[in-house]
Amino acid sequence: MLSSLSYAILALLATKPHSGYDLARQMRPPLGFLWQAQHGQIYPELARLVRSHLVSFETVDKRSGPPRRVHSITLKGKAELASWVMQPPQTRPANDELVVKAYALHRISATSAEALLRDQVDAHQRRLAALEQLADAVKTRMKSSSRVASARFGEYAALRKASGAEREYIGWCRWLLGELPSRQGARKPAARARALRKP
Amino acid sequence: MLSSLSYAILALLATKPHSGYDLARQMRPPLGFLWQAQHGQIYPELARLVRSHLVSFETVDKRSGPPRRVHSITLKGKAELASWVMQPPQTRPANDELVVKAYALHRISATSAEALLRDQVDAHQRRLAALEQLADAVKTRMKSSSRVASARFGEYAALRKASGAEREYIGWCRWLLGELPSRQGARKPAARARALRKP
DNA sequence: GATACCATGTAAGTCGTTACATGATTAT
DNA sequence: ATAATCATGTAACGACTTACATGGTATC
Repeated sequence: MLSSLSYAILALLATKPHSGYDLARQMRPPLGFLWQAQHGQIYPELARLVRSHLVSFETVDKRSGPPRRVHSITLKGKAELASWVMQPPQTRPANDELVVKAYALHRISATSAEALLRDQVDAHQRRLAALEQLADAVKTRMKSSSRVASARFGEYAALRKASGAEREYIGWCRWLLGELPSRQGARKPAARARALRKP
Repeated sequence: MLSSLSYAILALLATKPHSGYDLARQMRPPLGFLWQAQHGQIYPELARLVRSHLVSFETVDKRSGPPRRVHSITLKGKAELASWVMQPPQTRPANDELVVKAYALHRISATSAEALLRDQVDAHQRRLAALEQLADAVKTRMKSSSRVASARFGEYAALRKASGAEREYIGWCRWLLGELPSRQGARKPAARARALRKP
């Protein structure tokens, strides 16, 4: 049995050959939108795929640095990928630390809570902006040639999922900020807090 | 240094004492909305927390089955929890198998793809319904006594996050279904697919 | 000269799942 | 009787992270 990471690798190799380093770059957190992994996990997994004959590789000399190993998916690999895609996915727990922090948010001051949440909004807005930029680029390339539309479309779908999740995350943080006991000068007083102020 | 699970346990124990089994039940996938974990991970982690004096326990004889170990958070545990809540959270990769499947969706038939996505919509709608039911129950209890509002509110916030994520997920699946090459009798043919058919 | 990136790998350790193990109780 | 739930734990394994290790190239 293969790991989920293996299939993510196969999915990427199915579009075009990649070196291990290329894969690691595309999967680098926090901007890997298809799958996130470190090179320390990717190289051994690639080696396993080669041993299983799902992936082959060619050593290409770049005469600058070490020779690159360009990996391609095999026919067997494509078949394995397609058969996996049809199976129902394993869903893994979200287990988001911020949710636990929100659960216990009343244990810290409103000032600290606000700082925590504002930082999160900022960070995720940056990620969202990056994802939307990528999505726009893919959308453009998708339109220019309808022949590869289906191949590019998967990339676009993955990006759309990632962007949607970020928007949802930011929305939730903002809602929480609104629910916080409001302080002097707060821009967005909560409806609940406002109701309490006029007795 | 403590694991994220430790803090999830501390957050739950901070509301009221729980047995290991109680914790495992609340964290049971796929309905654990705060944090998901199995008892095989929870029991050893609880023991670690006891050894660190962040949690204490009492053995309660139920004269039916084995004695229950009811765990409570200590003062030290509360302090540790509060100081952790203030720190910025570690964000972990989503790494959703279905996103990889979507990426390679053109490798299977539209019929298979539709079945895959419809199953996902169904499963996540069931989870969403369960979460919304829980959220309603918590909201009611929250209103009845404003004194414990802050403690109950964390639970509500966590549920809201989980529901939002499910709604987003379902929305994305439905969008994908709409983008699929439409078959005879399809209710919602994709705009893009239609556009491609007239050159 | 220091830092960052290209490019590959391995090792140690933690996180998390699944299965093993036990034994009483309740429901069908 | 058979299965499910209560209730606790441990063991083996796999997933994943972080650090170690190497060495060339480019940029400041």
